[in-house]
Amino acid sequence: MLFRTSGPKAGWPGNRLTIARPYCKEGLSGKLNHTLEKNKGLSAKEVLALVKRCGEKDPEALKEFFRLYSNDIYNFPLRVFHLDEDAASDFYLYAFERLKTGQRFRSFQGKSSFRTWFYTVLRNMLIDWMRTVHEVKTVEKQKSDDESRNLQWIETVADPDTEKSDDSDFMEHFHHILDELPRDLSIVFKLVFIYYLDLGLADWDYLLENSSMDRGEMARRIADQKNELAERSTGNLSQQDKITSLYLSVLELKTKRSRLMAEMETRNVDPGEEAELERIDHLIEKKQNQREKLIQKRKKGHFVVRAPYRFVSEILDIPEGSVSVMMSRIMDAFRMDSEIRKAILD
DNA sequence: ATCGAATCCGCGAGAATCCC
DNA sequence: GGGATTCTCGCGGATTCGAT
Repeated sequence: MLFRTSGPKAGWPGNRLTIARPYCKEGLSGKLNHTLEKNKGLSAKEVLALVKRCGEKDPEALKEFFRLYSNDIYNFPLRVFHLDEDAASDFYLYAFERLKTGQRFRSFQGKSSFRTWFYTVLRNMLIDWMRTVHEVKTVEKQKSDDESRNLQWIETVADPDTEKSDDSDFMEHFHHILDELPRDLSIVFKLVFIYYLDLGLADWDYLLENSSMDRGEMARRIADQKNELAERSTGNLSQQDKITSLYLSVLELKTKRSRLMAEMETRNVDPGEEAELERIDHLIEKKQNQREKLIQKRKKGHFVVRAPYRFVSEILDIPEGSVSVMMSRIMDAFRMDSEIRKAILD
């Protein structure tokens, strides 16, 4: 333990954090949702303004931020990764030190919901913290042993896709390509990825002109679809949690293993200890395999939520096969673009 | 509780066919 | 001839069930 404090005490805000996401029933990863309460009385704009001021290191804003969210920071490792209260206290102080510099806040642009962003920041900070703690305890020793390659591997792929650096240039280029496509193709693409992309006024005009649905029915269908996709996205986030959680378990097991090895070096080996070592190795392998499977799934894009072609075909009154063909034409158009191709290959 | 095998079913890709 | 539509097939997710 790095520090000793004793959990969220009286005087800490009892409020829980939930920033409203219009069509998110369960909230982030379910588990987190239970700890979070709607908006804490702030609108999305007010949250954005507060975060912006925190990014400028405004002491009053930082004070207000911690007044609102310190309980959530403390609860995060408890509820999401089932760590104990000591760990939660240590993590809280670690997170506090890092957040108060204001730098982290600058990555929030208000494009995603605050919850999504905050959750990602907390998760990555938790990983950083775990690494720091574990490195101090064990890694130096472990890096010199036979398994160092394995450990380095798992460290480098902890969470490669989260909290990406600024990709706004790429997104701008991507939207440019999308806008240059014929309207029917760009609409199909936007409908398939309706969870991530917004329909513009011109898109709505096109849809209403080309569909037998009236505005109300279409809006309802799209909202329903978004609801469904939001649920899927929530499921994906818990898969994402699982990747992190498995990573943390492996670190924990490696710590345990090296401690046991060190003990065994100092005295006669108990046969029970040999068996324990074997059990730990087996667990580590199992968890790494599980994690690798999930990472492969993520790489294949299974964590991206797409609307089924049936939805698009119903909206546009065209056969599903046509949606499929149009999507492949769109993908070809994207593949033809050197900048996008480069991003895909990276 | 966890895992793996078997089965079912929905979905999308792409080939085949149709239509303008 | 080229785009639209239909059809088929394979993949992968979901579910069930038995073994451990």
